[in-house]
Amino acid sequence: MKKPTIKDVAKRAGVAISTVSNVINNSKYVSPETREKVEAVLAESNYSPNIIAQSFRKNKDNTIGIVVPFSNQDMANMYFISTVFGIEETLRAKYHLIFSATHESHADEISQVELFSRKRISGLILAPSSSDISYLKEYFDENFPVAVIDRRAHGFGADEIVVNGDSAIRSSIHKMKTRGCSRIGYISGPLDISSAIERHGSYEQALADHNLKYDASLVRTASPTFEQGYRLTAQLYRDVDALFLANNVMAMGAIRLLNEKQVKIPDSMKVVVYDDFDWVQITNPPLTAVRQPARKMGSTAAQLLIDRIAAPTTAPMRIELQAKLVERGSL
Amino acid sequence: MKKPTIKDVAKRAGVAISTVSNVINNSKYVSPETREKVEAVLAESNYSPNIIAQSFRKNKDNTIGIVVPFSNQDMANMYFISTVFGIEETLRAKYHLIFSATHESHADEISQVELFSRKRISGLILAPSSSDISYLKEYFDENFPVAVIDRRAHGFGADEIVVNGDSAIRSSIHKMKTRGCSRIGYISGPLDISSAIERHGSYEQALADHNLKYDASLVRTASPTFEQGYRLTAQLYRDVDALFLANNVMAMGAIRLLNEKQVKIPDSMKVVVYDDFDWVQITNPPLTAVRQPARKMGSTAAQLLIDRIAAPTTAPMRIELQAKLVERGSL
DNA sequence: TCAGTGAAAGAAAACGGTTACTATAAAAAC
DNA sequence: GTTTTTATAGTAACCGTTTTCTTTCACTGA
Repeated sequence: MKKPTIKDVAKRAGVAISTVSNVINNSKYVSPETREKVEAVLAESNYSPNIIAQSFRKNKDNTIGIVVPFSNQDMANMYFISTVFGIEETLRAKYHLIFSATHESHADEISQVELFSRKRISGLILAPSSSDISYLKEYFDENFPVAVIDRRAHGFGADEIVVNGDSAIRSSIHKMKTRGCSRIGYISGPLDISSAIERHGSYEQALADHNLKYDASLVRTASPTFEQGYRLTAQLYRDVDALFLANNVMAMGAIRLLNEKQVKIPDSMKVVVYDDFDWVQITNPPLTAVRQPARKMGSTAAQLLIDRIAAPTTAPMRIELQAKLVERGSL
Repeated sequence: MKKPTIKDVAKRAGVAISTVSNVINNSKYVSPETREKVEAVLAESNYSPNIIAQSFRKNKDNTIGIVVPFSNQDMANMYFISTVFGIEETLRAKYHLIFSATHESHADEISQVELFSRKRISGLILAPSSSDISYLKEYFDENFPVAVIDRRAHGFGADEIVVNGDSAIRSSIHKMKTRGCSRIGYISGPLDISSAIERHGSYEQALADHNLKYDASLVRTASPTFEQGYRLTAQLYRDVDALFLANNVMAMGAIRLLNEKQVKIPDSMKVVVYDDFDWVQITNPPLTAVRQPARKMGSTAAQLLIDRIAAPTTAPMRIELQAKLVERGSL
């Protein structure tokens, strides 16, 4: 049951190849009779065009490449999954998507990007592992449409869509202070990507705003896993009266530890966690959380990319979405 | 900065196109001097082959299509995410992956498959939304390599990789009975896919084995969301002394309700939850859970597919992986 | 009547690789 | 010394589309 080609159709309809093409694409005027004849054959032969050949001819498959980090350890990168849904939702009608997970490795990222460039993708959505994305120049020319999500980037003209958590973080620190906390711990993944750095910056600034001095010993970072969250919390919980958990997976480990040590939330410990996923509601009490509009970020990035593909030389723009504090019982 | 083609390289090296191709692919013997000349040009022009042209010529891009269901509501389909990681891990070196999420909709699934077939993928990994996959015949010919994961399927010759939870489920029911439970509730998503049906079957059988009669009023199903889990548990919790939560997302809703009603686990309620994700450890006590080897399922499916691509006419096989009960404090 | 016009459809080139075939010269066999 | 092999590299066909260029033929207007 080999797939019929446009040539087969042409032969069976007794017309030229180009005529069939014109019928399919409405690209030229074809007389009604001819059109009808061709369409009849088209229908009964259930022809479908060979996408590869089309892409080849046009020298672009209309595919958007998506590169996002997933650490295969922690399994809880719901944030980017939501983002990808947002992208998919917006793009699926017009483009094919090809999706690739880097494991927060720069080398991975580059090799994926290289592959994509060989595939002649039409656009790229990228959550870069490093803020310098000038390496893209090697694979794409200047006006190639790129949208960067979640992180800031420089070195290549790309739209940027980030989530700004500043006011949500300030607001939670403010409330902790108001409710009597003075030693506010901070647990985070590595401070090497812009979003993590900015969060930490907001925390530091918020402390200053409330005349709390920044104590480096209350700030702990490690790789973003359940176990590390557990471990860092074990180190910290006796010394603090509040915890800001900047990474969701680590937050689970932290909660586990607090449960084990029977630390009462919020009485002996106020807790705020970054990312408002389902699981934060199953603790007792449910956790106050910073909700990031991940899906929105995805759909925005997708839309920006569509615009950019239509007009590749427009100046890159930066969009900041606002995270928001969802209050529950833990603060 | 237009990408150089093999022709440009040939011209600059002063050799024939085919010679360049032979150098690149080692497909024929090329004299050392010529090879060196070509390789020099190759290096300085940073040529990279046009994958589309390659695919076109060979009439297959070596891409594997992956179709898995994700309900964009619940955001907790970690199970399939793990699976996809398993697949990626195994396949990434040899194939490109193109990944597509159906939202448990049959129509979605068909349209994705159709698209994949037009792309001339080399193989397909599919978690079908219905057990009848004979519709694949319309898009692929008989020996096209397909691997079905998580669910049983018929109507097309495909390898099947499923996780068998039977013994884990029986074992948990057994323990519930042993520990004095007699009214064991069951909460599940819709009973319309084979894996859900089988789980429920195991539950029913296990009850019979322990001389507990099956009470339909203790079995509730609804769409697999946090809210539905919450709602069904609210209906049920007064009537039962144990709960088997067959769907992870619903389980979160259930736990939330039990927390709110201050039902003590395990004293007044034994709980077992399907799928052993990080979050089950943050309740107090942590939950006993059925762990499914999702990643393993993915890598197995990938390996089976590789084998099948190498030998497309071998009889389809079925592999059953065993789920296992991980005991924590909730039972 | 005949060049000029325009509609319709056919013919052919092009995209960038791969590969079967052919050509050439040197080496080997007789 | 002629024929046959072998090593190497070049030529050209081919994959399925899209698109440009031609051709054909009927019709218009002088």
